[in-house]
Amino acid sequence: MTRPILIAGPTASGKSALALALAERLGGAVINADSQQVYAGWRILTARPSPDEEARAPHFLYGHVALAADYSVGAWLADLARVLADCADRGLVPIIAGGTGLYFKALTEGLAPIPPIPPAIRAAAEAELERLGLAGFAEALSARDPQTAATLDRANPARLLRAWEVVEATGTGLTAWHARTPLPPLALDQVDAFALTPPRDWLHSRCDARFDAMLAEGALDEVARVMELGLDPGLPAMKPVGAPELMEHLRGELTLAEAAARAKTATRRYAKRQLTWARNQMFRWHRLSGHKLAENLATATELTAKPG
RNA sequence: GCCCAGGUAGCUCAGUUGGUAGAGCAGCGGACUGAAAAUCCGCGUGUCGGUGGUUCGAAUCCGCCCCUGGGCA
Repeated sequence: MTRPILIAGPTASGKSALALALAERLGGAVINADSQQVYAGWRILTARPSPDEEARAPHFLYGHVALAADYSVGAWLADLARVLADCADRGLVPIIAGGTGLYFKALTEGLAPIPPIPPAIRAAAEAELERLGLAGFAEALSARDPQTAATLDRANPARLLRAWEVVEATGTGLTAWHARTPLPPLALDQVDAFALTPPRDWLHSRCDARFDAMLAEGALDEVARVMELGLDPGLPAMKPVGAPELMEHLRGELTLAEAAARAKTATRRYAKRQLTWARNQMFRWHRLSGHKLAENLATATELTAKPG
């Protein structure tokens, strides 16, 4: 029985195509590890597998979350546990593919069992940050949870907010929680893990071409439909690369050409962060540094066939 | 052909009276355990169009040449 396969890499690097090819070859299921492709409502802009592609092998965790839902790594890990059990029952090789490094980290290194934080506490954290300012808020956190505060980037509001809300809601600091991290669902030695790291120039031109293709396929209509829902623009589901830019265009604040140019820039930066993650966080993964599907497929097939 | 205005970082441009150049954007490096397609930190990457000359010293002054835009013919 082939072990589970993980496929990570920057956006537009060909993860989905490789995952699907492996699924067809090995009798596997493609499981999404991408924080935006989970949302119902995004298909074109998040480059989800098409219905035709989804028909070629079982696909899981794509578009199964409402746009307004409160989703996160923890929820994804819980969803994944169910899917993995299902795959085991059906004899499908799990092929987990996506661009969200944090999801893979939680999967292979474990996630602290911190309970969900009540929305009211998160709101209180934001109000405190607003009231005290960044430096003052960092000081307040230091007084409350010095152990965690000592490790945090004090310029990063998202990190400070998270630390504050965790200690406020649970009475235990984030660092203390991390020390209680359980064993991971799938440790690296239980899987075959591949990180696609294609040449930067190739990736950039592919990102550009793909965004133009998205526009041609109706990305603008997709964004317009989401806008009509009138959801809070701060929701995680409102953040896929290109969405804010195209929304600005639809509100008449940018020309389409400007919006497209900015979206392409944002895509390149996202890809850069993903490559940085792969380089420094996934150093024990197999690297697939070429960009040709056939070669990557051959390499991956060969490596998955080896025991251990 | 002549007259102007320009040629400085990948792009758009600054650069005082000569002292081997700096902004924005782009780009690059990095952090990251529940918003992660998020959030945050760091870094100028340069034959100053070319070539002679003046000078202790030239992006800066002078000559010639090349290129771009505009005008006159």
